[in-house]
Amino acid sequence: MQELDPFSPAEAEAAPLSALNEAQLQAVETVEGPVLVLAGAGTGKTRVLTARLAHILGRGLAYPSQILAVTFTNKAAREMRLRLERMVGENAGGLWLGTFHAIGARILRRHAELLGLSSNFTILDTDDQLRLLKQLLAAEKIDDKRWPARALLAVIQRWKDRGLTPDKVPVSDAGEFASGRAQDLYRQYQDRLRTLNAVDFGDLTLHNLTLFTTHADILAEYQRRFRYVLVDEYQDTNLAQYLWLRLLAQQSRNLCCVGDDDQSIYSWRGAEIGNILRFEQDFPGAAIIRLEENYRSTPHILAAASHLIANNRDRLGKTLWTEAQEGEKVRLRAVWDAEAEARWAGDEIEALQRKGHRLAEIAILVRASAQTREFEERFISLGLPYRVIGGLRFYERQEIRDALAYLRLINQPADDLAFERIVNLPRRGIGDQTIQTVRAHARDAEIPMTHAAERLLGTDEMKPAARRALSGFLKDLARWQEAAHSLPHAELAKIVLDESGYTGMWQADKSIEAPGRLENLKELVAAMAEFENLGGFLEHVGLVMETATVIGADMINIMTLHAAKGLEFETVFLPGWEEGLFPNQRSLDENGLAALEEERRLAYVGITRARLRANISFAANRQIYGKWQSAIPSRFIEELPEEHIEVLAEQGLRPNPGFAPRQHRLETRAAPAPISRASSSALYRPGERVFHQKFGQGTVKAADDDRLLIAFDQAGEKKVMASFVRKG
DNA sequence: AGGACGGCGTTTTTT
DNA sequence: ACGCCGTCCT
Repeated sequence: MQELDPFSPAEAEAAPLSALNEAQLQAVETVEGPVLVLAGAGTGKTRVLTARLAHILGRGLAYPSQILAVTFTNKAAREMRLRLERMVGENAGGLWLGTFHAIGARILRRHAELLGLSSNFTILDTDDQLRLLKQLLAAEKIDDKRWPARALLAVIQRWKDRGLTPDKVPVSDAGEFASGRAQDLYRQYQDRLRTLNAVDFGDLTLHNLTLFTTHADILAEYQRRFRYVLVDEYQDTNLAQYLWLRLLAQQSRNLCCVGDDDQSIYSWRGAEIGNILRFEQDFPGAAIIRLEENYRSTPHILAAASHLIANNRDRLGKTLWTEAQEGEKVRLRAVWDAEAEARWAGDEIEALQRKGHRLAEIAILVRASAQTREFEERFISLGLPYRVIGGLRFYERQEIRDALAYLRLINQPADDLAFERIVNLPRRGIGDQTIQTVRAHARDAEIPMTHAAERLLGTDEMKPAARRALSGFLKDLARWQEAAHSLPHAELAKIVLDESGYTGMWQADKSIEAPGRLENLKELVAAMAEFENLGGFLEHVGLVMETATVIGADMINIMTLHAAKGLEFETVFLPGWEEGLFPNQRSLDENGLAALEEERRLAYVGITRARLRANISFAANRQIYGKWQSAIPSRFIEELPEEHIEVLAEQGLRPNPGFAPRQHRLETRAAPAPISRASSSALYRPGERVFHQKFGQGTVKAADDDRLLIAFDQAGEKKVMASFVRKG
């Protein structure tokens, strides 16, 4: 993802230590022993992190190569390196700074052979993982309708997140999938990965753990090397990463973790908020430093966020404060439905635009990506430029993955997943029969499919036509592999795509997407030039899954709350604060109170993205999976502090009885008009039978004064005015 | 080998 | 409501 944040702290750059506040200074200077820096939203975390690194280097406490700094995202790593270089110049060179996965891969490549891999191993993505698991399920004759590969992958990933290799899976966990076959499938999966000379994301940490626990000398080497270990976003670490950090820092004890328990929103990906909550117990004698002065938001915004998050039980607790001007209250708006919600946002944004505000300083932060559509439609009709952040990433596109499969196969001939992907793409007469024969032989002989295919050519296993086709492909492949030694890799890629007929396939394609795909392929080749060699490029692709979005354009930003973490905007819209959607019902069903607290943290993240203006809204009716439902306001709305909230009235909105109970409570706090006028004059009530001239008989689903939502027996659901229907 | 059709799942997705 | 995927049919 690109820099969205125009205020992105260039101003703090070569800041001397004197420019830091007291807590920040303490976080920078407490370099010996375990330290937990609880960095609230907008409290200058990155600045502290870089200042701390600069401090360690400046005082000569360690060489760059003796420092390990780990982040979660490439973006964070990049930003930290950039700012560090601005502070200490080239001196930052040898620093081990990168994502957990990148550092894990780096260590793993140095010792690959100890784990049964060779150092050019492939890093698989989810797509590859699923294909592999599907093959295993098929081989085991497990019905993948009943036991989907996705579910198995989730089970395996959870184990990996907890640092569990197949032999360590506890008995209590074993029954998880297909009557207790998950553990065995996990073992098979790991074996297959090894044969493919491949690892998945989880392995990057898991293999490190295995390496360290089985080779004391190697662990000792890294323990000696890393005198200072620094971790960003500690609240997002999983158990395996925690164990990894603990091993690495055991010797020096100089482990500094920076994070915010109130912004832990990735438990569903294995993040353990417990890691940060337990820090003091895990690392006795740890210094806990709280960064509480906020440099981003107004007091009203901070008060709203703080009041809300105070409802969480599992938190370490901190109170954000600011010296900033009071500013505007957080605004709360009730609307009829998602369309009205988008209309409101559109109107507000146009008003801001007229006052000269930049659109890039405005964000719509939704709970679920399905919510974006309504806003997109509205902005299109208003002619407001916008961008949706997230969604399909460059390296996930079909044509890119196909092209990469060619390159992977050239780089690493044991990559059967790549082989299977492109062996008959474009079509070259190598059908399912042939592929199955090759696969079967590869399994039996425990050799890669390319080798198996090679061998089969000398037999009568295949029909002449298939043999000819396969032989042709293998000759091409061998030629490309040869060329890889002499040609620059970008040039190689171009040649491979042309000679394989892959480019031609899309040129011949008449569909509307084809030109875009060709464009993407060109972009891919161009991107390769920036890397030293093919291996380096593939490593990047494997580890950097982010989108390179255009910077600079003045557009409204639409994204999920998750995607908004770490960003900030002048004005933020937070739509869809309704029970079921936010907090999300599914999440609650699965994880109860823990999930509710995580949803609340998500709300906290949302509010704290705003510098000057936060606009919260909820709709009385919303379509869920194509069905209209009446909604009640989110419980989070009641958790907002009345004195910092301005409740806006929606002209003519009458909530239906569905949300009456909560309206009342809202009313006792702050709500005026739209809500309190509620019960007086509803002509029709949900459940009532009505007749419409054009649509016929129907049942009222929701009523807002004279606006009705009716499920007609014949015509389906329509929104109509009460004056057009009569009782009956 | 490509299109039509039915069934399913549809919160979030840093690497 | 809608899109994706797998299967089946031509």
